[in-house]
Amino acid sequence: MTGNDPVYLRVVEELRAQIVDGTLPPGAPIPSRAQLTQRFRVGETAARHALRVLAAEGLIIGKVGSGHYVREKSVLYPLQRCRYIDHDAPFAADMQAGGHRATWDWRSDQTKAGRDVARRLRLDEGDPVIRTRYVFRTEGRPMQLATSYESGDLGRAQPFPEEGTNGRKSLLARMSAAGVKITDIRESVHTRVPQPIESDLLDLPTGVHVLHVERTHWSGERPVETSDIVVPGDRFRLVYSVPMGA
Amino acid sequence: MTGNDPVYLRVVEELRAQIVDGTLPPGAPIPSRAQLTQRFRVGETAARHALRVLAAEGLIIGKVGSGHYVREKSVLYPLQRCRYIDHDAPFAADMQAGGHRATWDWRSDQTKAGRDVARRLRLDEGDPVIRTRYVFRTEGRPMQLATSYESGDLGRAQPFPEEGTNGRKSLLARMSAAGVKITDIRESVHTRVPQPIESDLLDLPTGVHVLHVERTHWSGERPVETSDIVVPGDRFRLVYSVPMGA
DNA sequence: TTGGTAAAGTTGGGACTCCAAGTCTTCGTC
DNA sequence: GACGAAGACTTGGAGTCCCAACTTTACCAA
Repeated sequence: MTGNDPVYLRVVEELRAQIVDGTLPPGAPIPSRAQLTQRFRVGETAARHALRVLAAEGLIIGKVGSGHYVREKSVLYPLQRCRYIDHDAPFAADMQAGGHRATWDWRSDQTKAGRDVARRLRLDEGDPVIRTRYVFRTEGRPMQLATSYESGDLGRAQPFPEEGTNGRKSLLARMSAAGVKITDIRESVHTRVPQPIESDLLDLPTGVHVLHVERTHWSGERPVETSDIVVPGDRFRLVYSVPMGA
Repeated sequence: MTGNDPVYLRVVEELRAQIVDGTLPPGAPIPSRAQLTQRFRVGETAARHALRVLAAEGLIIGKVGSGHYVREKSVLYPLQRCRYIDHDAPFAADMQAGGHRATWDWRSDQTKAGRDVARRLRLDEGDPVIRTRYVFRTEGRPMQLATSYESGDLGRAQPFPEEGTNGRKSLLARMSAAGVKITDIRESVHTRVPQPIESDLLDLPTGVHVLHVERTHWSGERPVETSDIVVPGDRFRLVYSVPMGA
């Protein structure tokens, strides 16, 4: 059982163990391809494959011309760099960067609802919707992509107004101005491989997945806005906090 | 810019486009290595690498001896196969499989709090905690791993009792029996590469990440239970739904 | 028609090799 | 001492071959 599994796994497992237990601390150089072939008595293919697997796992990072290095912990787990929820007002605050400079960019346009958006907003395919695409940056680095859809009949024409830095507050303001009261927010979270555009915009290294949040604001039985929020899976934690009201 | 990027990317991009636009529908066979080398005039390495990338992205699946096939949509997005939250009682119900047979297995023991658990339960490292490890299965397939920690001083000795199939209900029962009222639940969600044990227990194909949920039950200002919940990232959606109480 | 076998095709692991582009270090020159 | 070029080393892309294990298909015999 242990004797006949692939040889590259032996290399992966030994290196991984050393990284996890701290023998190889963050920043430490990993033996090069040439060194691995000697040390483990394997071919270059196996050594190379082992390094690729560890890189895909996010444990090491390869610098061409220099070598592979153990990834810094801070990159792996920058805990709560961005809180998703505010304790006092659950689900009320949008993403806020924890103490870092943050900027939003967005662009609104009108388009037709696709199948997915139509389902989520209870519209028919092809109905007009207002689409707003956001890019959220902290320290200049893109950190979050969001695309928001509102059904086109909700009486709102002006481009994004007041409260420029907070998409949600301005949404709530517009909604209440239109007489719509948000009663309920539903989110669905899953993880997947980034699409090429996303890994481009978010500047993702290979092997990093994204968290995809589908958030829908409801007014009674009617969905009024839905958005797709995409963040790098290794740099973010979504934090939910909900009081258990009796 | 487009002329000198890796040739394997050409293969990846063409196949990915055909999969996304439906030219290659779910279940359709992907050209084999040999065919790809001919069609794209590339070496075996490039063809093989392209297939590996697409497999890692979850778009295709390789069957040894047979070929690569476009993955079924249902496998990619089995939407709400498992709801995480019940609409009537937000954060009250634990995972419920949507109409599928589901079983829990668990084992409790007493251990010492590690650094992470100590921080989350506001204990000191080394303090006694009760650890319960769960494996959740639907249709026989393991679908969720959970490890729950309660501080050891919460007056509970008997092995798991009543309400066997629902870890959370039994927790609440025990808690209320001990006079502890849960006021608040906080969760933190991120995604990462599965640890070897996890990919083993959850039977994960390579390239699939996991969603890691850290859930803590609070009683006022005091955390009383914390758990790590690990689910396959490609088969699950966590669904949160919270009414916006005035 | 059915059963079984053989051949052809496919994946996944592995070994070598070559090369371009980048980094690091060393050493000699100014 | 400062500077710069050369050489050694490293990664990542790419090609070729080989092999074991497995699936699919085709064909032949009962």
